Amino acid sequence: MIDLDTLLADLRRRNPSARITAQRRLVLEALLSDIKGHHTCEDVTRMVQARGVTLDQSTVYRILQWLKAYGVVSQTDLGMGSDVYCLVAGEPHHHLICLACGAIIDVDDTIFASLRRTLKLAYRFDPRIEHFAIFGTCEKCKPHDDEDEHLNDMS
Amino acid sequence: MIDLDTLLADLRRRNPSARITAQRRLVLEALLSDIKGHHTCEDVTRMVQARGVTLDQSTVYRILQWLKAYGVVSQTDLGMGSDVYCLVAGEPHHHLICLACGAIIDVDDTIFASLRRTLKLAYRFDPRIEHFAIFGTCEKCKPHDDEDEHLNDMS
DNA sequence: ACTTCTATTGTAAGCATTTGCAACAGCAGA
DNA sequence: TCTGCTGTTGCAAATGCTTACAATAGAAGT
Ligand SMILES: [Mn+2]
Ligand SMILES: [Mn+2]
Ligand SMILES: [Zn+2]
Ligand SMILES: [Zn+2]
Repeated sequence: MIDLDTLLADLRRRNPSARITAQRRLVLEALLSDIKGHHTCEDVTRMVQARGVTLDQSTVYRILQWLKAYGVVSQTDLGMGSDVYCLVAGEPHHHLICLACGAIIDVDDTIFASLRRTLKLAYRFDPRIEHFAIFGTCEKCKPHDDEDEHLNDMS
Repeated sequence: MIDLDTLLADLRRRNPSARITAQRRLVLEALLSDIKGHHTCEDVTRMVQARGVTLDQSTVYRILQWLKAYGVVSQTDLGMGSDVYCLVAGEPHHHLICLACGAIIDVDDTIFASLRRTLKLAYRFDPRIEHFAIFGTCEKCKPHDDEDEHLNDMS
């Protein structure tokens, strides 16, 4: 589907002073090896290091930010300690996350069709809605009228 | 508009084992003193400490999370280093943030009307969309066909 | 008032992520 | 192939936020 060298060439075309380093190549290879996955920075670092290469995690953080700036990866806080990064490819998907039970519901990009249209037409704003997390309460956890309404009391 | 003691009483009603501490009272007073503002945790801590009281910042972080769990405050990453917290009161507002020039455009809650409806009807999910930041490209920064398309290259 | 129970706090340490800086390494040009 | 420029890296330190734990203090009951 997506080819490493095409991706790298495209990134260079868009910024000719950018350099194709071994580290950038390795990070992209790791992401491409699980093209649908949610990857933490630590995941990516470990995937690369598993191949025997040494690579500092701060470098991976920098490379992920760089790829994000070019729209190649998305960064999402799913509420699990560390942010997850995904390759941006094909139809985007998103997640609904229940604050009460932790359930993660996958939703496809059509839920944002109207919001996208409004932002484009009324605000001439081009939003980057590539992999969103929306927090709230799922059906199972819907509070009944006589019940406590707080979610996940952080004591 | 919103009264400190009413708020505290309501929080206790919803969780009778919660305790009304001096620290919680002080944090809420600080937030109520600038009811429309975006406050970082550090802001709140300083506002309280300016009154001569000693209060640890980790306690403020905990109290803000606690208030958020009850829907009393929202927490938002506006891309400025630290998250900002707002009292949830009245009509919500949101922000569009340009990745290219940093412009922050205020938008009102109506942009989410359709998304809210879809989530409620099709997914029976009750979203907490209290103070969102949507990143993207503003009108001024819209990339022309022959131009570089990357945003904010993180060197 | 006093006791008891346990939620909350302060402190210090930990975790996730960013950043300053000097060494390194792409890559364009000679 | 060598040189020079400067973008990138590794390292260590800093920043924003969270958490374990022992001490403190709400508040309910007496
Ligand atoms: Mn984050
Ligand atoms: Mn996902
Ligand atoms: Zn749920
Ligand atoms: Zn702009």
